[in-house]
Amino acid sequence: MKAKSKARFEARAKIIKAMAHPARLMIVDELSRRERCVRDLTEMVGSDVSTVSKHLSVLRNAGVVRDEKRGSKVYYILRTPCILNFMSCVETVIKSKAEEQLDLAK
Amino acid sequence: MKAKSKARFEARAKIIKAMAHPARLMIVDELSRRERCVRDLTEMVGSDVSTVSKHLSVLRNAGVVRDEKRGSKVYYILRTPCILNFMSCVETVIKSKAEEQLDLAK
DNA sequence: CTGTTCATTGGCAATTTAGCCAAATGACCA
DNA sequence: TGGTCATTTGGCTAAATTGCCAATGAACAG
Repeated sequence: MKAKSKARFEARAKIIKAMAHPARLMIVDELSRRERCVRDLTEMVGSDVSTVSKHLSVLRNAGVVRDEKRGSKVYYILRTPCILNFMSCVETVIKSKAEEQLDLAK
Repeated sequence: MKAKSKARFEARAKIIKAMAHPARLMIVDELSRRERCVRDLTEMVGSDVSTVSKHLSVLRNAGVVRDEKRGSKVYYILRTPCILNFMSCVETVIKSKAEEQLDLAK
């Protein structure tokens, strides 16, 4: 039982880890609006193409996005849009933390 | 504008990063049921106390949990229970990935 | 006061991650 | 065929993360 639940937490951590980077969050956010090719995402993120390509492979391996090749371009697509629900809670944490800071400052 | 949104993704990533570890997910999960002292959590996680203490400080710095000292013990409390909504989506990603694997195996 | 429990911190070695450049591959155009 | 654009991969270094042990400090029982 214990091993099983440990494995489950590891599986979850793997996915969350895939999201735990500003550039990758930016990518996920953009893909939530429309699919995008690597070129577009690279321009948006502002790093080297190779860096962005690696970020995308992290997201793909985690199952967060999938890719679709069309002609010479590769389009990336958000696989599970519920990922965005994530964000509203993360914002709550940020806000709650900000309030704490405020209290401390009093 | 761009810098502002970049800062926002960085803030979000910081919180998500704090969750991106199996032991810390286990802790958050446990704290969602009841507050716990370090001793209890250490036993549950099965690492050294010092390791667990550091995990807790990561979660505290991110604003995910808060601590409350009572006598010689320190209790940890989940600050924003919505964190758990996270998990249902993460499970969706896991399931969707499993289905993909299944398709590939055909 | 002394010994014990609870918890945090410093330090260290091993592992992982990030991001750049250069090279390789594939599609497409002229 | 040659050239160019789009993307991925290998290699490398710098930085961050993990987890253990040892040392420290606070609370408390006797």
